[in-house]
Amino acid sequence: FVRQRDDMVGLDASIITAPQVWIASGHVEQFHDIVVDCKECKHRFRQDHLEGIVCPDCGGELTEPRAFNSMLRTKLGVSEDTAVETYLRPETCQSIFVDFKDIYSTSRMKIPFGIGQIGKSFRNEVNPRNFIFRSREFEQMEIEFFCREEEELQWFDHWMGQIWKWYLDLGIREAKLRWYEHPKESLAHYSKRTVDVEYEFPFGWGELQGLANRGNYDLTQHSKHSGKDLSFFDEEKKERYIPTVIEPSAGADRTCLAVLCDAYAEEEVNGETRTVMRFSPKLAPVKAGVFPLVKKDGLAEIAIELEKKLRKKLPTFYDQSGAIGRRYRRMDEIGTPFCITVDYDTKENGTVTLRERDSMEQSRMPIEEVEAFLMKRCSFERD
RNA sequence: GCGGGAAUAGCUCAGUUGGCUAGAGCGUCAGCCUUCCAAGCUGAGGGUCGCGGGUUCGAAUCCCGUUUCCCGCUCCA
Repeated sequence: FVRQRDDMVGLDASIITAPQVWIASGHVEQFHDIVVDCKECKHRFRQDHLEGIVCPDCGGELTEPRAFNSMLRTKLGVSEDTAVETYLRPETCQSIFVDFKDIYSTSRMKIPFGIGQIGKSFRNEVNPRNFIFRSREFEQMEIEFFCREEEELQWFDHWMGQIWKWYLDLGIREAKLRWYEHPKESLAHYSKRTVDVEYEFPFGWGELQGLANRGNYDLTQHSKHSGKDLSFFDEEKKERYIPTVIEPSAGADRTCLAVLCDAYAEEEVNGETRTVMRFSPKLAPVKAGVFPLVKKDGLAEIAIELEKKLRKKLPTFYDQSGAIGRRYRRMDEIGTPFCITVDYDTKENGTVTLRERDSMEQSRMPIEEVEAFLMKRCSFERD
């Protein structure tokens, strides 16, 4: 598995000066359409997908065909008259396909393998709305996973499993997630299957990510239009072919929004509203608050020393302002999973109070075990 | 892009025929107090009233323009 960086591509990755790349990849078809709308039911259709002259859904009257370009166009050049027309990329995947051959040979990859890419994409959205759910500039995370055609079903299932686990690992509640299967008739002609992961946002269900079996369409098209052979020689099978592509494609901003929405909670505690962000400890921006029970009697000094030690390993926060309960609640609001309080027992027997955000329960722990405890609870484990 | 609404302190808002130095609650900061879940006391900071123009002795308030945001229709990372 290879992680590609934008700057490995031989051009500014987010500015595509060669529309051929997009034509070749089929994205011009996807992003630059001639469309007609139904005047009755408002449904929109690609002109080349229409059989008759009335709306296939309701039989209503259709509007005149209109060009619909969701790619952002600009000009690149020293002076206006010599500037060349350019497009901002509407997907991050193109640089992967363009560099496919270089990457698999220099990284000594064997099929199956994937190439990942994270970066900005830009679309001419008519209506960016719902906070960061739909914006004209967004952060996309894509993997093109190259495999043998006869194993495509197996790998598709594999990625469905990985994707589901990924969101659960981020702490998102499973009940708020669901799969959406794209019906066969609405798929692009080269796609064999597409599923989406959706999250139930406060404004309704919305797509977090797609998973598509794109067949060998992208590489085939790139090959055809560039004249460069992008086939792969499979040593095991002693056979040359263009691999099949399984494409997980996710929105980083949307994932971030889902994590925020999913974590937010208000609850009644002793007649007061407690606002708490229930982030997974792995994602919480602050891992622990460290407090002295009171400022005096040398407790503050011990707490400051502990926090100084912890902050070398983890993001922590020291606070001595206000009553202890108030400090706990402030940490709840920013989603800090643990609070460590230095009290009079600390001077007696070297233990501190550990307070957990979600249960609000307290327990005692030797002061020297705090660091290891936090490191274990707040780290990502890799498979 | 079309239709509707809104914009005043970090947040939520008040400011009702144009009229004192534009206010409140919460939050923030400082000090006091405080032995485990937003206690209390004293004080402080914080606003070009979205932006530009106009009317007027005087505009957060009236008029014109403009921008942004929100709610519906379309979008699918």
